[in-house]
Amino acid sequence: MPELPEVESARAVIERKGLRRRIVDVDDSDSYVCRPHAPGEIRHALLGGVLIAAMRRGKSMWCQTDPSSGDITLGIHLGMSGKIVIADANGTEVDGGDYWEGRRQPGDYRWARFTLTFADGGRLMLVDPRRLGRVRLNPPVEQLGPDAQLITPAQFRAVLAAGSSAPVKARIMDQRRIAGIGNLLADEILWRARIHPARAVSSLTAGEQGRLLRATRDTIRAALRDGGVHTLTIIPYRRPGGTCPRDHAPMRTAAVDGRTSWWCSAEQLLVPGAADGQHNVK
DNA sequence: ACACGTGTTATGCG
DNA sequence: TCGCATAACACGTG
Repeated sequence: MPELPEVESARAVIERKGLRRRIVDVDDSDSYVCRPHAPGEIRHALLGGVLIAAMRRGKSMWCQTDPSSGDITLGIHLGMSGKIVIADANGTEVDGGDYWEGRRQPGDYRWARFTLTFADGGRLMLVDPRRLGRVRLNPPVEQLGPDAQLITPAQFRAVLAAGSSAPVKARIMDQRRIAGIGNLLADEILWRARIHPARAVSSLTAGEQGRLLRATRDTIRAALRDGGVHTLTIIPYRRPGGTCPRDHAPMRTAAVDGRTSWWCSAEQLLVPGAADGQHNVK
């Protein structure tokens, strides 16, 4: 489910199948997903218009509308379980992106929380069982940090600016500082960089910072190429009894930044040089 | 039955 | 005001 690679896939769905089509109906009646708008507000803003571009920064997407709609953007966030789906007039699912999504079958729209209907009867839907996704007008995307896929070395150094005792995992998941990294990407990035998730940002050496940037880039590139975060190397080993696919040491787990975290007990040490045995065995 | 969770945000504290 | 930790949000899944 959605981290940067999945959101990019969803953005591409909109770009392929959702642009330049006249919007003749809008279902924005789910007031939780469409908060803080009142039901009908988004509908009123979009009715009769068309989407002309689909943009993304981190895990946030937004669509530009034609100028006659008044420079409005339609923001979509997938939350924990959201997915963008395009159906044709018959209800057949035409495009839902190319990443793994669990058991939901194409054509199952039971959890459609927001729908645009186009003039030809086709539909663009946000399908989201848990309803933690969001749809809103003019989202404040400028509050996000640079996109994790495009971040420059100088920008990445700023993300790791000294003087913080925060865990490095919390820092790279802070969307205001760098946008797009979620729990699974973070675990894979830190595993590739051989850095313990709870290490304080201020304790990282220059060498570790360099490894972190490289791992961030390599991880995101691989996930985009291979079909989402579920294709990452360590995913099958994030389980009780899992062993590190590099050195076969036991994988360790604990909550870091309030999120379930997994790391290699031999290569990712909290205290340099010390064995990890006393820490965080769940 | 009940705990868990791949995301965000309000709230409280120093 | 800032950084950080925690709970809450909604609901399907194991």
